[in-house]
Amino acid sequence: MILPRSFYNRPTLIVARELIGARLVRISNGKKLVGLITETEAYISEKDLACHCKAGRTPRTQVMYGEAGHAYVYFTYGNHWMFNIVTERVDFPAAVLIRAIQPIEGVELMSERRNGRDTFGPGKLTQAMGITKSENGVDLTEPGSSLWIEAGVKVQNSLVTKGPRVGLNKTPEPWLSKPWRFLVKDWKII
DNA sequence: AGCACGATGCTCT
DNA sequence: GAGCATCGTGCTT
Repeated sequence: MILPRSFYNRPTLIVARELIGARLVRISNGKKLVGLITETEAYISEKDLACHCKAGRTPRTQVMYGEAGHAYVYFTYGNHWMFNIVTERVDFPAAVLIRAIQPIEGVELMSERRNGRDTFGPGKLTQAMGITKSENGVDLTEPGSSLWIEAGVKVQNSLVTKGPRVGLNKTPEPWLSKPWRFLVKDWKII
């Protein structure tokens, strides 16, 4: 089942938690690539100084102000594409960053794209799945597209770790320490 | 197995 | 012009 817009149009922390174990599906070069989501982070509103939307509406952040269930893809560090999913109502900017997947289908192609290296990392999974700027803004709830998310494995709370978000460096408190990162303790279990 | 750093280019001030 | 929601390499322990 493709996750409907109503799934994403909810509080971002709920969405980030419930995306753990969901199936990220990508059609790339005519092949189907599937990975179970094992790590996410929530970025919530202009008040969150770790969120890009702290700068308000800009050409880059505009997608986050739009309808839930669309992709927010951006480029960073000169090398890497980051894949996020817009959450909450229109005009409330927020998104969930997908930080890691466990490949379960199309493993060979993903491994080849990664030169045999792993897919645990936000820049790594986009490279493995061929997600770039052209996916920015696409509707992930639209049937027949090349990128969507399906209901997957239910992961119980005891297997999910919460902690501070990664790589924020100079972000001031309290945002630096907000436990808005979710990850599976041992992905081999799912 | 852990830390330090350079690569690399887009976004916003 | 500075900073950046990272990654891989190469060096140290």
